[in-house]
Amino acid sequence: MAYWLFKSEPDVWSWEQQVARGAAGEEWNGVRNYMARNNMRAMALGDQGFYYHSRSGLEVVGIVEVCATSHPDSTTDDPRWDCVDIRALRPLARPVTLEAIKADGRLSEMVLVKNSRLSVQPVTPAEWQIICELGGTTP
DNA sequence: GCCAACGTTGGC
DNA sequence: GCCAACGTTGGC
Repeated sequence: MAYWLFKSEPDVWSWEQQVARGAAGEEWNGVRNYMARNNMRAMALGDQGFYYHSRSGLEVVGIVEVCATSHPDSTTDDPRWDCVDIRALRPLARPVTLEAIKADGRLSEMVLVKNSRLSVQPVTPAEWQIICELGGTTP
């Protein structure tokens, strides 16, 4: 199983809204970036991801699971853009802030730190472990 | 709200 | 295929 990180501005689509969709999940649509799309195409059913609030929030707030693999993005007719569906699994006991991530030397290679503009990004098993620890949840 | 960094577009 | 111009993202 692989690990990922999904970024969303809480003003646009928040963790609370994601939780409200329940087990059915929600299409992670609207991505118009090739790298982010390629990451979604590489996802398998059951892959897990962190849910990160960008712009306002700046913290990892929960854990999601891929519940549908890559398919055409329903918000466009452009065949270039695919997306997956994700559903909320559980919140972190303590949100892990960007500040805390930057302060932890073990996380200095995270894509979140190195390329803050990429909205769907891979997370290594080691990074997953550390952030779960910081967030007070079992991986 | 600002602006730096980045990705995308389009003229050449 | 290059690169300037433009639009968007996201931390501050």
